[in-house]
Amino acid sequence: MSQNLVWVIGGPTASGKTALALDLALEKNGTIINADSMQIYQGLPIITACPTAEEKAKCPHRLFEILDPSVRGNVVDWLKLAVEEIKKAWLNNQTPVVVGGTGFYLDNLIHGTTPVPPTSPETRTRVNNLLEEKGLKYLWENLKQIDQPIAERLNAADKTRICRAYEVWLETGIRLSDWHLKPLVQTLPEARFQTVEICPPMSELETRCYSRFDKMLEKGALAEVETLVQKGLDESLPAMNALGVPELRAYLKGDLTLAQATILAKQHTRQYAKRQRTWFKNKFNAEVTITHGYTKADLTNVFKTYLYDMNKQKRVTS
RNA sequence: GCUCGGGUAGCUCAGUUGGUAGAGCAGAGGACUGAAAAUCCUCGUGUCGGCGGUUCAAUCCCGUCCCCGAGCA
Repeated sequence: MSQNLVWVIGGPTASGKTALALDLALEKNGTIINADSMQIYQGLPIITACPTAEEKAKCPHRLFEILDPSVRGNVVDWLKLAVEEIKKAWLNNQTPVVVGGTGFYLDNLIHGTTPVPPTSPETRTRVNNLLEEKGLKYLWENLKQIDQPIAERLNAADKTRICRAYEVWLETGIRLSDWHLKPLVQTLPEARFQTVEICPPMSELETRCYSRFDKMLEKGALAEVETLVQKGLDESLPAMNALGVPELRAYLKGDLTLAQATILAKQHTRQYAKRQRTWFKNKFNAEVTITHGYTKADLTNVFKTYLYDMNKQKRVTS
C-alpha cells in the first residue's frame, strides 16, 4: 500500500459522498476523515447528514461530531486535525479517505493554505465592534486606504471578506494582499492526492435534497434541534446556522408551520447544493468525475481511474 | 345587497401630481486565499383584474363588471 496516498472525495450535499467513501474505505482498508464544516460539530448528526452509527461501525471514522457547537471552527483548525489523522492512518497502514462538501477545506488541504498567522480574538472583536458602530461602509473606505489591491478585488458589500482583510491588517501590520503574494503553505507536501468528484445535475440533486430532508425529520431532526436550542447558544455560531437548524428553530418558536419550515429548509439546501456544484465543477478539477448520484457500480470506474493515474489520465464516468 | 380597502413580475408589495413600471424573495448563472452549510456578484416586458369612456397619451382620472379581504345589513 502506498504510504503517501490520500483519497479525496468532494461534491455537493446529497450526492452520495458518504456512500462512496464507505465503499472505498471497505475496499481499501480506509479511514474516513471528515471534510465537512458542519458535520464536525457535536449534537446535530441528523440535520448535517453525518454517517450513521451503523456506517461508522464498519470502518474508522474521524473528525465527525468532535467540536462543541459553541466553538467556531475554521479551515486551519480543521486542516491541522485532518493532517494529523491522515498521518495516523498512514502509520496504521490504512488509506486515508477524506470526504466532505466543504470545497474550501479540500482546496486548502490539496493546494496549501495562506501563511497568515492566526489573529487574536481581541482583534476579531475589535473589527466586529467597528462594523456594528461605524458600519460596513466605514470599514470598506478604510480598507481602500489601507489595502488598495484587496479592495479592488472585493465587493463593497462582502462583509466577511472585508472584515477579514481589515482584521489581518490590524493584527499583522501587513496587508492581506501582500500575504497573498507569498507562496501557499503545504501542510502535507508528501501526500499524493487521488481526487474523486461527484457532480450530479441539479434536477437530481434537488430530488435527493428534498427526500433526504424528509428522512431527517423522520429520524428525529426536530428533537435534535430542540436539544441544541436548549443550550442557549449564540445564534451567530456556525452550528446554529447549519442548514435546517434556523428553519426548524423558527417552527419550534411558532414563527413558521412545520410545512413552511420544511419548504424553506429544502429550498436552502438546494441553493447550497447549487453553490457547491459551481465550486466543484469549476474549481476542484478531480481526476475522476461521477456525473450522477453515486451508486456502487461507480466504484469500478473510480478504481480504473486509479490504475490509470500514473499516466495522469482523466476519466469521466457517466 | 350596501360601505370601505385591495387586485401591478412565480410570491410579498412599492410606484407613477396621466408620458406603458421597480424592490425584496423565488429562479438561472457566477465568484470564493484562516467565518465557507459563510459571504458576495450578474440577469427584470409584466395584457399594472376585464370591458368601455375622457385625453395627443391611461396602469394612474371616470363608468361598469369580475375577484379577494374587512365591516354593515
